[in-house]
Amino acid sequence: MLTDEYRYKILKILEANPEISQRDLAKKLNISLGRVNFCLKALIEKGLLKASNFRNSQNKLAYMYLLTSQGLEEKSVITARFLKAKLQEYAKLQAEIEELRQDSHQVLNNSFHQAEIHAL
Amino acid sequence: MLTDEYRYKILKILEANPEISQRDLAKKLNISLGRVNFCLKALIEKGLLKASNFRNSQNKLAYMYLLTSQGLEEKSVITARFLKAKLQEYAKLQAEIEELRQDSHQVLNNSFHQAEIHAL
DNA sequence: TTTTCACCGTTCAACAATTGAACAAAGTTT
DNA sequence: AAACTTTGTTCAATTGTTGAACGGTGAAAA
Repeated sequence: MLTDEYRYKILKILEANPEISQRDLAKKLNISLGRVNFCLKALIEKGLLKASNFRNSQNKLAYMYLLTSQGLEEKSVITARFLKAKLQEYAKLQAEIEELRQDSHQVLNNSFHQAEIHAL
Repeated sequence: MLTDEYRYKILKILEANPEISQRDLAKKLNISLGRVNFCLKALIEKGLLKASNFRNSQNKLAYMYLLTSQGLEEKSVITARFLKAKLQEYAKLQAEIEELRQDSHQVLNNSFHQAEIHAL
């Protein structure tokens, strides 16, 4: 599955470092090689990336994943959309944490209550 | 899979409302019936919950999922652990959002830059 | 009484997502 | 020439999840 999270992360990494291998990309993203391969193909398919050959420092043939102009445009759209989602997540998390805080206080109060009862 | 998230949520809901059905619990948690069933069995297996029969308002036989004393103890442990994880998530999200903000600014700067070039 | 209906927990075949070992290709090293 | 390294690709296997279907049980309707 190719989510905005990986669209964003992959385009960002490749923009800064187009000659990264799929294996290193997988490590950086903490996902499997197979999934990286799937995501890259999808991004190429959609015209956001282009794979081209180049000679690396050891004069070895390797791929280079370059953002197309459409890729650059889309990256900003995806980034904005992803940021919006993250902000919503953030607000939700704030509420959840507040709720959890109240729950753990309640637990403490319960313990206290039981201690009181126990003391009778 | 039974994660802390669902351990916490299920124990919390059942403590307040032990006579809820697995279907309603599934709706409340936005997960499937099968998964709820799996989670409940796991919690019962671990001794945190106990299923007992009771007669509901329509005098119909139904289950009641009660927290055992071990379940009450564990709930506070799980809540604390889950809260801690949420706080970490929160901090990470803050950093991510900051990074995203910078990225989208960079994009704006790039657009501006290109606009400048275009104007030449 | 018998039938129908509604709701319960349980099961499990089917689906979806992900993994990573295995492979072929290409260049380098021994 | 053979062995080794690093690349992208493939796909069988694993994992996680779903929800339709089933049998059980009591209430309501026929």
